[in-house]
Amino acid sequence: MTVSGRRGRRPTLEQVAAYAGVGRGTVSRVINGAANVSDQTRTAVQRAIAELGYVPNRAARALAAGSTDAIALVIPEAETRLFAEPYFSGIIRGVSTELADTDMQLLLTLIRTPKERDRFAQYVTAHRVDGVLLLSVHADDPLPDLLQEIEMPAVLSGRRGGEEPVPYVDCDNTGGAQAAVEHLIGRGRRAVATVTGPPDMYVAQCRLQGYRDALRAAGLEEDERLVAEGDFTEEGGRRAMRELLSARPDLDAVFCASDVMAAGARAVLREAGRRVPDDVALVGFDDSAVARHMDPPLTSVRQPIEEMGRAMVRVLLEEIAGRKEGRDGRSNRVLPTELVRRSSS
Amino acid sequence: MTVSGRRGRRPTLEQVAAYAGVGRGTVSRVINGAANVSDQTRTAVQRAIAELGYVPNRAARALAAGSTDAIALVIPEAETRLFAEPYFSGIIRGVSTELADTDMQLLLTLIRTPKERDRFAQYVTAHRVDGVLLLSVHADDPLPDLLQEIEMPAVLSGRRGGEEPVPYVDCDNTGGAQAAVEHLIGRGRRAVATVTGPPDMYVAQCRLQGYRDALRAAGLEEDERLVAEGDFTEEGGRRAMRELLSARPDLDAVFCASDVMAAGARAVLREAGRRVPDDVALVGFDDSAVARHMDPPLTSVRQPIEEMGRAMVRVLLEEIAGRKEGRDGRSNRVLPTELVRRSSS
DNA sequence: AGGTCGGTTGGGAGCGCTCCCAGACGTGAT
DNA sequence: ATCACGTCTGGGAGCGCTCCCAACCGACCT
Repeated sequence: MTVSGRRGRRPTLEQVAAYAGVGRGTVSRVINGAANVSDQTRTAVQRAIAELGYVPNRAARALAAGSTDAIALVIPEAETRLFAEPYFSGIIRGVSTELADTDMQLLLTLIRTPKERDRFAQYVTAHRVDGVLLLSVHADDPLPDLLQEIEMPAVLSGRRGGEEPVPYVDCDNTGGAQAAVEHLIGRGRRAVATVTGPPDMYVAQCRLQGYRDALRAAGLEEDERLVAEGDFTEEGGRRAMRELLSARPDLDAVFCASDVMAAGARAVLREAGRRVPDDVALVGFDDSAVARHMDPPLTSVRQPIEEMGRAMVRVLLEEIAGRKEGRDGRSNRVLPTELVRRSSS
Repeated sequence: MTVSGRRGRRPTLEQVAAYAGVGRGTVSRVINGAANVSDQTRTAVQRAIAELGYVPNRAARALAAGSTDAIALVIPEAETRLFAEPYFSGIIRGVSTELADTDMQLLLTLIRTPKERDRFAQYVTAHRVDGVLLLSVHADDPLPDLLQEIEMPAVLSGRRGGEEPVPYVDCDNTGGAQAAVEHLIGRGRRAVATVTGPPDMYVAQCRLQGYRDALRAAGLEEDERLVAEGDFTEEGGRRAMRELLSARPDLDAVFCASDVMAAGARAVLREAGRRVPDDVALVGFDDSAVARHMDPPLTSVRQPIEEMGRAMVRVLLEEIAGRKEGRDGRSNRVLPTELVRRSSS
């Protein structure tokens, strides 16, 4: 911090080399931690770097080395509203944390129009980043395949289906849902309903599966009238709840595949004069702010979101390193969820 | 397919030039929209670019031109929780929108430790970005001054005080608070209390000022027992509300300087057996998801967050362009707020 | 003594682009 | 026909770095 930010140019590798009385190559070696440098030389160079306040020029490095030291975090616009909290910021926090030790940069890209998608496609095609983190892809998203095709390292959050050609990091949606429903059953509920997500989303399928698994394991009835389709919106939750109430007025618990839908369901329950949790126990999924602020506070399944962000980075970096070495280590990661009990159940 | 880190066969400027039968300089001129190029040549070059699918290499351009075509969005860690929603994502959305037309990149930087701050300081000192967007700076944050010193274009969201040497974009906190309180008074409330933010934050001062302005304008009493200090957390809101209730049990309305604090206050009111809005009307600030999901839904002051993000980018780009031309246009922007009426008041 | 070998080191050759200058080519005036 | 002047254009000279190869050096053999 001693070197003041004078307008004069920042010191270059060359100047560091001259100052330390060595050649350019040697300084480069020290900076990049190459092995064959004598301790003496290394020390001298490090001192020169410190004294000159040298910071490598990223552009030059990228140009010469052909790598960018940057990864892109891509977020489809639709999601920024839906997942606003805590998903969005949680992932970013995790990613950023994991990246802090690296000297990689995080490039944020929101994609909301086909035009923007094209621009991004062009961008990655031109290899302007070393890797891509793709948030909540939809089943019909062409981006993963494009990335695959141009051999750009990428990691998805969640997956589009059971099989996924691109590495992904996901949480245990099935297990989380199952735990939630088991919890409900454990509290003595017998007519447990569920509000699902859109059936074409894999995550919704998993959560529904978890619901079914729990019922089956407990030997409880599985009635299709206890299953209503939502769409991860509050209004969808409201609609589904009305449906359930009229099909099975005797239900005594509802597992909603998202907190936001639970909020909608809760409103309908109130209108119908059902008390929560006395008459109907309610459980959500996501453990969002909405859950904490509902009345009564909502029991919900927490995803380790920040940890997922970190895992995504780790997998991506492995992937990048692996490709460079010709390896091909496709490693996915599925993280456990956790039931957060509050007074709604 | 071989060593993937190596250059794929992306076309270069040189190849475009050869293909179009012109010189490198000419292609460069076309790409950068320089004036002196004949229409015929320009067309030929553009065709070559399209046919070859040429995309300029950013690193090379940055190296040669000395500019990076990237700006950094800096977020102090503490804020990512507090402002999680909708502030955080709203700003990002606005910034991203405004940047979409440019070919600037958005670099996201979370700063949570002194070490990370230093790293970032070093980073900007080395001029690795063209400009910086700084979110919710605290009064004692050294970053703005550092940026000022190294002459790095920067824009703050909000300000640290009335006077601010660095350009900023803010919303009309005073006016918003005033409108909220006027609304309360308009509904016939006479003992209007307020829960403030931390007094060392300018934004908290402004909102308190707005509260006072409204009271004064209406000729209502200003009782210090009607003012309780919060800290923008839910627990703080709870504490402040208890304080208020014991000091002035007759209060019939509360203006909270944030939705989260309003949520805390609401819980205390419920415990105390006060109905909202019948006994006590409640208004918050931020119009966050919390407000929409409270029971009853919370009247709140909406900030044009997305618009603020866009404004920040506009100001920053102006600043960058201005510096390049030697101009020095310090232009701030204060955007209006809007009261969103719901059933809590 | 000459030869070999592994560990170091210096520096040339680019990476793909922008900047800038000199040259080519009109045009109108002399 | 010559000259001056503008408009376009080509391409050399870097930007700061990594890669790589040749050169060097002492140590250890033969």
